[in-house]
Amino acid sequence: MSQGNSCVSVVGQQARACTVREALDRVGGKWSVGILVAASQGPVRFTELERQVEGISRRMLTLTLRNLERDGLLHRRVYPTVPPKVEYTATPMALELYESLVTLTAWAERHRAAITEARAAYDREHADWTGSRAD
Amino acid sequence: MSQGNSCVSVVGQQARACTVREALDRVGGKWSVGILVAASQGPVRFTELERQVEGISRRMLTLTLRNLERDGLLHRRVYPTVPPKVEYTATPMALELYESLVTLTAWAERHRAAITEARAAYDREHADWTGSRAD
DNA sequence: CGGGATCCAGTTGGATACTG
DNA sequence: CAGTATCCAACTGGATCCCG
Repeated sequence: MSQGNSCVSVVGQQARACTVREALDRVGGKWSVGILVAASQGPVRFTELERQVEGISRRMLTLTLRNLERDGLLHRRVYPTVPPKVEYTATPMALELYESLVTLTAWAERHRAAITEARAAYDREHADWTGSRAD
Repeated sequence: MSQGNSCVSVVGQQARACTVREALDRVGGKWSVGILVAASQGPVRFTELERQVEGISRRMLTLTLRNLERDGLLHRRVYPTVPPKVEYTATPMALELYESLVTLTAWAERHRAAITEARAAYDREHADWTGSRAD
């Protein structure tokens, strides 16, 4: 969510990293993907999102929605009824982004086990024994 | 960097979002990608990283390295010399991840202009005029 | 119903000093 | 050289109240 991207004045290989960050800064947020996924299925209302994206607070939902809207990933449609009705829809650009994420999803699935094991191994090794052996 | 991933007990479409998050949680950090990119070129030392990943602090470099190592994305090799020498190398899994990120990079490049414009438009519209027109 | 405003706790992350 | 430890500022995010 932080927009302070210092991709300027970066040279060489790190320039690649910056471009990646541009994308990550938009979906890196804890809730962005969840919202995007929900909105990709079709227009979705505020309260629906609140239910579908489990664990999100009202505040974060609003904030994330605003950011996604600002970046042109969501379109917000307000029906001037009472009580009010607001629908969020994923833009074509967002759908493309979603498609791009499947590669990442595939990677995560492919290596899920390996990562879990790597962590276990690391934690085993670095078990932080302050007691180094009491004879 | 936060490991508190609540991918459990989530149903339906949101399960997809969770898998994506698994991947994002590993590269979502502000510095992960920068380090990964640098390490993908071959073994790289601590101080080299500190220079190549511009703007990173010593603390964050250490922390991010530890996380990447723990997830099995980096291999850490220590040479018992004096002064000490430590080399970080991207694992095959990390290289695959890097490959997966190019899709995202492509997306970012493709829509960079559109996003910038979307933001400008949004900011223009929500310029927070408390003064609604003084005719 | 769909949010905005506010308050506050927890976390992130930079700067710096110290160590083997 | 390659970290670790500490302090502190900024940001994140939940809870709550209010409003159209």
